[in-house]
Amino acid sequence: MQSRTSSPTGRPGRPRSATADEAILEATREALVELGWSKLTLGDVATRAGVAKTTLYRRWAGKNELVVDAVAVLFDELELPDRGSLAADIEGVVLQFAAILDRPETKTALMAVVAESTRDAPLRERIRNSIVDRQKRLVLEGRARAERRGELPAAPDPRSAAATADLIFDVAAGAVVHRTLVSAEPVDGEWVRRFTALLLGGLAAASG
Amino acid sequence: MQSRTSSPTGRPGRPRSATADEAILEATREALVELGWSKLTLGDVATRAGVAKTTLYRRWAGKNELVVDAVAVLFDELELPDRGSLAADIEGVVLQFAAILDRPETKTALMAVVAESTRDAPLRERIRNSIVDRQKRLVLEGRARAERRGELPAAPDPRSAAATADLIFDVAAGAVVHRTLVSAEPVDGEWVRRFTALLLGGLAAASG
Amino acid sequence: MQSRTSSPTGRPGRPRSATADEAILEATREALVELGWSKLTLGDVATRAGVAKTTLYRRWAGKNELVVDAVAVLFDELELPDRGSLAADIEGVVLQFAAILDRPETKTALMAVVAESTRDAPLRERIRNSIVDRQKRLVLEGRARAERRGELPAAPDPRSAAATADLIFDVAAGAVVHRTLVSAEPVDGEWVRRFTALLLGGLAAASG
Amino acid sequence: MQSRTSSPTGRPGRPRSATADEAILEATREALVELGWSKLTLGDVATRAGVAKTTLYRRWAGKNELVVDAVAVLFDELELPDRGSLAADIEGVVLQFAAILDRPETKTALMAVVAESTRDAPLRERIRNSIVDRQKRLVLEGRARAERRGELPAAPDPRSAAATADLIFDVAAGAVVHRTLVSAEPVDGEWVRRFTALLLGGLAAASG
DNA sequence: ACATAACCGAGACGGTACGTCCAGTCTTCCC
DNA sequence: GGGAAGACTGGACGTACCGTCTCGGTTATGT
Repeated sequence: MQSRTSSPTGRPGRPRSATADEAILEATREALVELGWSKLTLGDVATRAGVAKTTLYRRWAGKNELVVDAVAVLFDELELPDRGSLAADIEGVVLQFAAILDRPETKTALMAVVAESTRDAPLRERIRNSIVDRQKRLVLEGRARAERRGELPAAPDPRSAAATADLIFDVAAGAVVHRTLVSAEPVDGEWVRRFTALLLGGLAAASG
Repeated sequence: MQSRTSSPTGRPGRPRSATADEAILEATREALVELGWSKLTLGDVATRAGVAKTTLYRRWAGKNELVVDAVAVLFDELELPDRGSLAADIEGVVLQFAAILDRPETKTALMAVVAESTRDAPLRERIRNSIVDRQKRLVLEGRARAERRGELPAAPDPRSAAATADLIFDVAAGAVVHRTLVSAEPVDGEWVRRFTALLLGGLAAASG
Repeated sequence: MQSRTSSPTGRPGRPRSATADEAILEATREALVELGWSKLTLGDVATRAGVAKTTLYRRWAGKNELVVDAVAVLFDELELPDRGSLAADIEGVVLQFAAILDRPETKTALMAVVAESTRDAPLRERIRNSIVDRQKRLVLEGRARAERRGELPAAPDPRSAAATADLIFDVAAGAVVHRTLVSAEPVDGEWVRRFTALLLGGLAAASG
Repeated sequence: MQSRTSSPTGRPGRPRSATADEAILEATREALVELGWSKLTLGDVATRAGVAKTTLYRRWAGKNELVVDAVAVLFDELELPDRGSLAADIEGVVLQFAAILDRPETKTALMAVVAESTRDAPLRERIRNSIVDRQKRLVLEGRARAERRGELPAAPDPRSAAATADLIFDVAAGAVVHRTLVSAEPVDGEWVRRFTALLLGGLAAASG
């Protein structure tokens, strides 16, 4: 005699359009390329996506959240192919990261949302979840692979290993971002070699 | 009966108020602390400074330029006191830099203007002149002092020395910025010691 | 082999909920009292009535039609009890009309739908059928009763009688509406006596 | 040594555009004719007037106030030319009033603002000041002229005279409005003759 | 019994206007 | 000519409703 609420979704009413989300994110990236962060307007994004402004506001709280989601997916391209040595692996992933950061849609947007996030804790959390933490895995994978190869000794204790991973992540990501956006110089092969040498030398010295 | 143009500038008419500039910049910093970058409006700054909006636009092209000038002066606090060793010097300056970056007015403004500068070359130049290059001298000074102390060998050739200085600068500034704004973790004594060890180890390995 | 249309309505499928109609009209009157015409929204009416917006639009074309129906029923209260003389009959019905017009739901709605009806012929027709013509019968009844009493001579010709009835109707209804809504003065006993005297005096003079 | 604030206007700053007001009111009347009250939007009016929306909101609180001002001027056309007799004077002014009320911009707007005014006391006051009371003078002038001609006896006491004037005003204005907008019948010569006869007969009977 | 068809609630949809805010400019009078 | 005041055009904001639609699901009739 139970009440029949056997709907698969549970929620009544018209379901949200499945295609709209991706259309909006794609339109956002397109608008970022053309207009940059500060001239991007949600009305324009809605028009490009063929969607009403209300639909957009129903799904995202504002420009910041929308842009984080639109850009986040680009960073998922990052991989860590095995290039035979720790140095080569690092150089490869740093170059990949620099290439993503050099795209106009990320270049203009990433710093802007980080700037906003200094006064907006939920946004900071969203950035961390959507972008930052997803890439930290690369550091951990690289370390694990280097240990398997015997290039690095096994981590002495987990706590110290985590702190080192965080440090490497801040150094590597920070250096590439600073070089690209602040110094406005290219992250080319030579720079990457120099940076990698510095980083590996430092790691060896620190653990030796 | 001719008009005496004894004004020091030679320009006719009332000279610009000397005090207004500093009042505006101070009002800008105050507004940055209270409102953050994105909610700061020029009208509000003008009101706080007791100045007409016209005056403000006569002296700065827009929000970006104004904020760069308002924040730049804060970075002039950076010094490089002699602490006896290269490591101590680095730790000291990194901590100073982190302290400046932790202030609400810089935290909210710096990434924002950098973000804007990705699409605005004159702004990028202004940031470089007002903020970035003033820090870079610290790297050069530190290197020179370390050479005098014998901690580092003399630069083999100028070109390579400049590239290394740039690299160190991007790594150090980038790491601190990333740690502070993206990872949102404190730049405390331990982190600075770890970072300095990494950096010096890397430098030694690279030059050895 | 013909289809049996033994249903009372003839239409197959689930019949419309009988209770919904009255719930909606009651909710409309309630919303009119609270919000007035211009802030009344159909979504709000639907919510108050515990009904989906779809249901509402299935039965009424829009706000205007709904409000006409909601208010029309209030005018059915108007009666013409025999008070012994034409003057007393007129005074009675004018007071009744004024009382209905003083209710907040009619006050805010009636002029609004009349305003809309100036650009919407079907709405004008609906108002006439639902509201206006129901009042006009009172004029005709009053005249007939006065003739039976001998207070007025029999109508000389039907065409003239109809024109006079229309005139009386416009004068009486118009005066009460104008007094109530435009002059915003009360239609009290004294005003009604003065008005009735004017009207009856005019009628006597015109027919004499 | 007094502060010199010898500006003629007294207020500092750029003065309001003198031409904008009339352009906006004219655009409002034009839009009323084309769109009617309910489809008239302030954005559209601003565009027609060649003015920014903010300018419009700076000067009027909303649609209601704007429309009252736009329409009020039309009623100032009403005059009371001397046609030789009280009856002729009344017929003349009633026809004028009906003609104004038949214009699309008044027809659609007047009832709408009256409807709104039922829930908005300041608006009611504005209507009274801008439109209603300005026309009440016609009743008083007509009475005075009729007294000079000897058609009506001098008012016995001022209080009663004022009440009679109010009554006449409500009856006349109300009847014309009702005939035009509710009954939707033309106010033609015959109707006006009948109405005037009724009114004058009633007045004579009441004062006799 | 079971299909058919109109009903129902909920709520997302594209669209339009709202009234506000700010940018950057212009116009006035004053110093 | 600089400066304070404030009105100006223009454009985006985020919200509220409109009237439509698309779901899952209900309730009648008709075979």
